[in-house]
Amino acid sequence: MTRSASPVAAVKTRVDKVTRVAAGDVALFQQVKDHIAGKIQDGFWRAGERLPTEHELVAQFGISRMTVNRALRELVAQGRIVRVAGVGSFVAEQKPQSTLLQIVNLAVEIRQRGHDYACTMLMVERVSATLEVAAALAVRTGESVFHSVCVHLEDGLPIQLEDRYVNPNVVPDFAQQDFSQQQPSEFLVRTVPFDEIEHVVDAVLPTAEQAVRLQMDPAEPCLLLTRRTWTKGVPVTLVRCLHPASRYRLGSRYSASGNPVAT
Amino acid sequence: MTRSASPVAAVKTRVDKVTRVAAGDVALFQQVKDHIAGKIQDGFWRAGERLPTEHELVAQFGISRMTVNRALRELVAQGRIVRVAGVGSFVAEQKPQSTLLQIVNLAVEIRQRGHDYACTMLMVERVSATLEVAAALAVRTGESVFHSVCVHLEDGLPIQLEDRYVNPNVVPDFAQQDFSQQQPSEFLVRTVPFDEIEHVVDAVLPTAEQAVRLQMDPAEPCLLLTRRTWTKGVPVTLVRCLHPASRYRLGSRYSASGNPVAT
DNA sequence: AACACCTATTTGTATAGACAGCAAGATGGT
DNA sequence: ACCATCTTGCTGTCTATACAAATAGGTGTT
Repeated sequence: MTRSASPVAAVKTRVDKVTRVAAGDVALFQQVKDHIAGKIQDGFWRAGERLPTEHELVAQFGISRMTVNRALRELVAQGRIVRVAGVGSFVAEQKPQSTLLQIVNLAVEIRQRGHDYACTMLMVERVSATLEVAAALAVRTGESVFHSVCVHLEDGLPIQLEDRYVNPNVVPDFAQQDFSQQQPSEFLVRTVPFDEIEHVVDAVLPTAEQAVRLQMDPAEPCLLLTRRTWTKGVPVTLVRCLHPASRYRLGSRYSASGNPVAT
Repeated sequence: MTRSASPVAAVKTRVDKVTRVAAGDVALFQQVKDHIAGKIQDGFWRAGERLPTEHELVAQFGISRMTVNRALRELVAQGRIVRVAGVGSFVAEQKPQSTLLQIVNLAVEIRQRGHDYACTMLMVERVSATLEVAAALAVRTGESVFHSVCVHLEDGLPIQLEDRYVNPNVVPDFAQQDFSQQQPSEFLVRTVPFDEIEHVVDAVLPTAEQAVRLQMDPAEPCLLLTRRTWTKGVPVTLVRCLHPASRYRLGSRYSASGNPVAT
């Protein structure tokens, strides 16, 4: 919660017509959007929590209801809030799960298939950042960062080797978590919801060590999914997910007349 | 152009208030959206072509400008039209490139990198559909379908082996095209713009034949991107794109506060 | 011919007011 | 207790109107 001033400071003269006084010349509805999105991103309003009603926002900002309505409607379109007629507006559960992959939460996906899910943590440690990691997390080379490795299993068979680096400046208590109850990714999404995400998909052969950990033939190819996330422009985490291709594939489906469709 | 009746038939009583007469109880702005999106999808309005102005739509449908404006604004958000203040509204160039991959057009991507692009057609033929192809294209097994194979080269080096099947019921003149001027995917996007797309990404090892055509080490893994597209629910094409992993990777970037960002 | 100015058209934003529809709680009768 | 009904609060949609800003084309002056 850095800036908390009203998004619509000195925006109207309120006597002689409307004459929006340049506030950097950003549209009113956009200012309202930014204000609300900011408070959600800050954690000022948590997932599921109730937002002010349109009427309250109208009173608070001194603008018309249609303008507030448009701001809220576009936040719905972005998936950041949920509205229920006759009830109110609420912060959406964290779901900016990337546009591409509706995965992110392996556990849920596997259980939806009716299979058994388990996760084995192999290590949680602090290491000094290599050049590559430092670049990805925007820290100095050699600075200490968190590093975790775990294996995700579907019906006892490994389907993902997760190798993760976390920016300690953003998530200082990463290592103190109890990862027997909650996976690293779940913890991170809950703690620092990201607002930007990047995926890169590669095909690779596993190293001997990786093949052992994934209980797979080292000659068999793997999908390597590298993901980076940011919150407010600051890198949060760099994670490399290695999947045996015979046990996993990525998919996405898109329909122009609406929203992405689950497959 | 099947249905062409006004989307707002008998929608107002126009004397006693507004009282929208149930038109299946679909919101007015939604009916306008559907109407316009339908004409674009039909090909009634082509890419780049100019749409009626808000004023004309207001007159045509007998509804208020704000309602028309909302419909058009949401079509912009969906990427189906482009609007320029002071000029007009235009059908967007085909770009529903999937939510995931902003690729689809390899040629453009390669040239943007400042590299040389080329495409070698290896075959265009009619074959009888195997079980898998028939299922994907929703035709009977054994029915004749189009099949094309080509290699895409970046600076002379193969980076994609494209193996494509096309539904002849949707694109009967596929084989008559001059693919020296225009790639199959370009032709298809121009001819039958799809409204639904599915991607599946796999990691595989190439067959000996594929390795030869891609001029690569057969022990090196490949990304296999399988894409299916539909128009109005009818399958258009099934295409398998095989990429040497050392020369190609998939990427996507997403920002919550706006639109997907090119990388 | 070059330039500055004006004007039409078109989109973008904002407002006030209205009504419908939904949901939940309060009220009242049996 | 139980049920139906009324009331209230909230979101969803639509309208009529207004002004701003961008653009393209025309006009007139130099």
